[in-house]
Amino acid sequence: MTAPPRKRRKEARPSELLGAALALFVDKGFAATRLEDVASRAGVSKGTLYLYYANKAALFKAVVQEGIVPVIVENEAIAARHTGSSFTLLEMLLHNWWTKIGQTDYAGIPKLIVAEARNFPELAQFYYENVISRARALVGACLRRGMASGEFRQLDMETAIDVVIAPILMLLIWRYSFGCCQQGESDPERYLQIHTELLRQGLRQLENESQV
Amino acid sequence: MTAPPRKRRKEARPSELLGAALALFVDKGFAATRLEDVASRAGVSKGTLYLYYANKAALFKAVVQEGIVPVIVENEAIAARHTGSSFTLLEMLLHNWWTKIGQTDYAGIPKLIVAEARNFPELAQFYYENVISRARALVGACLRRGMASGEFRQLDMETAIDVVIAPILMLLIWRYSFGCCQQGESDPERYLQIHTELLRQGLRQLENESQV
DNA sequence: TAAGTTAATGACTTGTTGGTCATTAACTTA
DNA sequence: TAAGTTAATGACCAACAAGTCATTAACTTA
Repeated sequence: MTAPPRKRRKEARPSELLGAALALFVDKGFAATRLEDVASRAGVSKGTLYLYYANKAALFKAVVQEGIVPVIVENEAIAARHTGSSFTLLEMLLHNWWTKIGQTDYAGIPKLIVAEARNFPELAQFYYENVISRARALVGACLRRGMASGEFRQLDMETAIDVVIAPILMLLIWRYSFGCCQQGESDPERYLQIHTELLRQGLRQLENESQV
Repeated sequence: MTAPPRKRRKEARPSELLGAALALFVDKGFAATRLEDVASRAGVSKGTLYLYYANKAALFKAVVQEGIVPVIVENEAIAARHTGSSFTLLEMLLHNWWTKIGQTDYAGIPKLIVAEARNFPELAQFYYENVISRARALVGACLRRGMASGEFRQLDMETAIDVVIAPILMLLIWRYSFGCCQQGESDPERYLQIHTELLRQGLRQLENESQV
């Protein structure tokens, strides 16, 4: 038995470790993911992982920071430079989110964080500040814009944000919990299309409606 | 140091253990709940717990069996003897669910099961068969009844069931994850009222609508 | 009240995992 | 090629928790 050769690849380790961590976090959750498994999936030993990330929480934060926060930043840029219909902006934000998060392994993070928020308040806090609050602010700004221009009807802002976000969140949560056990695999694309269509109808300012 | 007196209370143990288990499961989740804590909260030692429940999974199943399944059974009875508007029936089912589950500690179980379904497929299976599938069948029967009588419009059944159930589920999931961290405590009663009102509008068969 | 039954205990075993660190070896440079 | 640097390793430690079982003591019955 001769030990396999060690390769020194300082540059490549972080992204390989983050990729392995994402896959396992999404599959098993935060608490149930073993760092030794993350390391071996990335082709290194456990000790090496600790060379790059101080502890499990730091590893998770790095996954979010590298994978999800950039999409928020992109969306903030899209919103900042957008001119035209507010509903179109909403569609663009949703589309970008779906492409970069919903169609990748990152789609499993929302369920993870909802599942473990209570047991790891530090991570919940981090995610809330860096993802949730910024996403809500983004949707809120879009809705406020549409309400100001008369494109959308006047609604309680927090409730309206919930109405926009909740179905998407629920879709991801379900997919990563009972999704596999359930036989009737509903098409997420179609679900989203229906959701968008409902929003188009529901948000629109009707001609005969009084402005509150 | 004299040991506290042992009391022999065979009859009272199960319900006390289930109460303690519910409180801790809802607070910490399934995996993170320690059986020693359940026992001590119920005022007994860990060994005693194992006298009444074979293992952690059996304890959880008993919590669901004793606390949630009876509400499903009640609702099945309500539906069976109901005459009159299908929407009223839907309201009655929702109201009973809210009173017996939503306003009690059992409200935390849906989040727990969604959070841990993948790591404990045996529990997920149990919950799916005994709660989810029966609840969906109940809502489905109610909707089918309303569609048959012309009270509700014709909708894809699985989607319609989702539309009815998802917002309630989301409300409970959020309350038991980020609920505490979030400042703006939205009133769940008002949320449910809005939900019900949306359903009343959304499900209604309009006069000029074509029957598919 | 003595013997029998069984509810209750808690120390113990077993297995797991986050995190550490002394050692090794790949690579660099003089 | 010899000495120095540092990426990488994996044995190890400490903490924790599920589940077991020999022992204890509360209660019952003859």
